[in-house]
Amino acid sequence: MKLTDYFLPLKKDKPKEAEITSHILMLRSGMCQQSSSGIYSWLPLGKKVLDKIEKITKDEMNASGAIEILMPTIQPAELWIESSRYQDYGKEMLRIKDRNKKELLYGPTNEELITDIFRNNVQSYKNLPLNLYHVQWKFRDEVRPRFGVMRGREFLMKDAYSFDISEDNAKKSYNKMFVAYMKLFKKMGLSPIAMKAETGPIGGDLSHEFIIISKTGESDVFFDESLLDMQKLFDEIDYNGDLQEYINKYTSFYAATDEMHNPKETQNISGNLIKTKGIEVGHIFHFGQKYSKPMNATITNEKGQNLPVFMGSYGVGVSRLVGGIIEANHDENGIIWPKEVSPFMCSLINLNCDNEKCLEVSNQIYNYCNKKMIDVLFDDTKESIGSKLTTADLIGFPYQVIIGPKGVKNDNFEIKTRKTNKIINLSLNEIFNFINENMV
RNA sequence: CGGGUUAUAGCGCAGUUUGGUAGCGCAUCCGUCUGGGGGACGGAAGGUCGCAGGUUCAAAUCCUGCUAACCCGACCA
Repeated sequence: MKLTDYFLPLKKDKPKEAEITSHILMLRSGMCQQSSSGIYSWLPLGKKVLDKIEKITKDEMNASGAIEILMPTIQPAELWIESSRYQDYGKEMLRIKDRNKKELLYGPTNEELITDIFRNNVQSYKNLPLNLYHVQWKFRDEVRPRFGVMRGREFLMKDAYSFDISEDNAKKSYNKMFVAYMKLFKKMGLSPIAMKAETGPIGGDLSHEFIIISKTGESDVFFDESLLDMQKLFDEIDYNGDLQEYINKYTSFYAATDEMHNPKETQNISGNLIKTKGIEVGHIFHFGQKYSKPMNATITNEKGQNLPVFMGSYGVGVSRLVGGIIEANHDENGIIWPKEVSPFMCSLINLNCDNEKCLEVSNQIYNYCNKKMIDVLFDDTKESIGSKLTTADLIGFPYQVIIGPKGVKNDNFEIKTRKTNKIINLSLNEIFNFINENMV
């Protein structure tokens, strides 16, 4: 993509509505634009990141055996009256009436709707286990939206719902999601830590929050430093194998959010106890028959008995992750995208558009990248050099290929790695090699 | 939902105390120069001063009401 053909509305100054880094950087780099409090339009750069996060999430969900569907944003009130959450949810729920005065709502979550789909279509244990998920916009009328897309009112979320014949089987479904979450967050270039979370009225230990570490996180978190080495535990795992032992191993290390923190339990941990701040990017929990009972979602077991199905739900904050990833990956000059979610793989910067040689070499590299299906943003504008380089740092793609008049004279060009800020000098041929080795 | 703050050009701001020609920087457009870290000079365009009332010869400025947005708390993926 040539920058002169693209839509990238950058901001030089800090927008006054933004306070935290990720919000400032998202607005400055033209990723999104606020429409109302906590509601955003996604501009091209932001949309690309959103799509990448969504794809990584879906791929891992599919790998775990979950099946994608799509439920609507608008839901009928009846289902929520059935589960008795229509009252319980309070003002956070955006309620709507259509022209026939029918009561509707903009869904803040989908337990009721999925339970309705399930009970209308599944009656036998033979169809279980089942895990259905979708990625859809949600709306929660937060009292105070803040932190840009990390705490918006409208947000994109992946939510999955599992159905099982028994508590034991439900735990297996839960374990699959636990593993899937560890893997998918890691694939986004993050270091997730699963932490015991509050389970609410159900009890038991079947609820975990997935936290990424960040100074600007909303809540205090405590964990055993050794957990950082445990990330690879799930890398080569077979979803059909016994996941319990892996999870037992992982959860034997201490990790808790502020609400769950108990200093007494940290006395004998193996590594150092880390106290820091975290951002919740995922949450999984088993809630058994909480919705299947009142909504009469029953299945017939082997013995011919009808019983309410055992359910769990599993959320990934897709739009929140865009902000979260930036919180975890930036410096004073801008964003530092992990390769996996970067909107483009590299910036190609032509420092002097009036220099024919520069243009020729830049075009060669541009065409090469396009042929190799490498997503490159070619800065072919007539901006000043400083402006171009500053912009490249701000939007923060993994690599910057810099073509200048000095370089064309000596066949000596530069590639800057954004993460390390290290610049290496390469001939044109070596540039092609570098691209092949690092960007394909 | 309590407490605080803000609203003036596309963006960031001054001007409001003490009423009297609508300002600055960046961005934009035209031109010339420049060319390795937001470059320089010259010119141009851009406004219902959040909205509605009121006071006054005269309101961005004073008064009343409303709205929107942000920050701190309590609450959430």
